[in-house]
Amino acid sequence: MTKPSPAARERIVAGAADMISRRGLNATSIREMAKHARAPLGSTYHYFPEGKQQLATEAVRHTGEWVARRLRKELEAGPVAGLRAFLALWRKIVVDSDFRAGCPVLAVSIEEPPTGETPPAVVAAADVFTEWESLLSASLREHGAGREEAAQLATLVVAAVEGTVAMCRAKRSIEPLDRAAEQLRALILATIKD
Amino acid sequence: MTKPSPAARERIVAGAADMISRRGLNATSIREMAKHARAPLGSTYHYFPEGKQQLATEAVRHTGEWVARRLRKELEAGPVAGLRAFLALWRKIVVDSDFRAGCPVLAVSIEEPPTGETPPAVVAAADVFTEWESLLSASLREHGAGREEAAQLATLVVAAVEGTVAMCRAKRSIEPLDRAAEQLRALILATIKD
DNA sequence: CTCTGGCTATAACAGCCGTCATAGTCTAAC
DNA sequence: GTTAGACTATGACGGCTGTTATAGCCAGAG
Repeated sequence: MTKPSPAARERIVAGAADMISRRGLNATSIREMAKHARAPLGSTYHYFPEGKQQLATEAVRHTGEWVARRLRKELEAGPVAGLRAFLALWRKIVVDSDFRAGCPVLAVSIEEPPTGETPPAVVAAADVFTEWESLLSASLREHGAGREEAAQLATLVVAAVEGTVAMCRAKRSIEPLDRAAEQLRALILATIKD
Repeated sequence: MTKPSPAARERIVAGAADMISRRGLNATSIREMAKHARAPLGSTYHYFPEGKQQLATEAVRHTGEWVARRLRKELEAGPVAGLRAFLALWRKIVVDSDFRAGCPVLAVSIEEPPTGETPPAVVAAADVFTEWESLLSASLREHGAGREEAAQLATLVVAAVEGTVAMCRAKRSIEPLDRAAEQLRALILATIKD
């Protein structure tokens, strides 16, 4: 092996996730992803032989796991702390990028493929959403929420965050996220029983 | 004039909104929009001399007003009825398209332009979100909700719907929307005072 | 009838797209 | 010191992109 650089591969994935979160999947070219990661175009097809779809899939999973790790850790202190961390995480992304970046998982979800089948990247996006919901839902149940109640609330939290992030980008303001946050916090407090 | 067709222009706008809601803005070419509306490419630049940005802007506004009209009408029966109609509207779009269509306003919101300035289509998207929120918020206040409370809840509803629609598309399931709907309904009932 | 002007048809432009193929480089193991 | 194989460099392919220009049509106004 040339370099001990499995770092190159990961750099490409992380860069792809960032670019997709800003411009969407279809508007992000492989050439730009490569350049953004300071990797040659050839390397892209070396690491990801299945091309753009594979790269997108891995970018989605990369983001999904990164968020899930953070969420898992913060949820140890309870659902309210978990929610706060979840909100803070996205708030930072939106604000630090000057309202230019969002969630790559959402971006991939809303770009229909020409084909009739569900592309792997969209399947990965669905899995990521489900995992985030599961983490929140489990924590809510541990704190006294009913099964159905917990599932509904978890879905609402994920959906509301994804939605507000997009609204914040359109409005060039963090207000939507902060407003929804208030309601979500109150709702969780009213749902858990301790 | 050749035809008494001011219909052509509107057909292009409506078609553009539909295509953008499925594939995103950047992945939808002007040629495809024209073909989808059975209009010649030349007509596109005749009706929309400022090109793709103008077409996207009008598509966003078209969708925004269409939804706002429906919302305004149903809100006459109160916030709960308004919410139900809002949810039903998006539910129909998602289900009827077999999870392939979503919201063009969201799609436009999350595709950053290369330039430093906010493109007109994104500004239009922000305005649309604000209008939907205003309608909901006003109705909530008419039914006893406080100013801040109403604004927060209105933002949460819009964000949650936009988010769930995307989640439904990724998962190829209507469940996320229906789950969030339950929570939103309960939340509104608990907030209004009559 | 002529003529005007909204609309269409067609072609061209420069440039980027995803993908592939090839030849080359350079390190680590033998 | 040789060799294998992971990585890079380069260039090409057909096709699609947004946009513009130009010439043509064809209904209604005068």
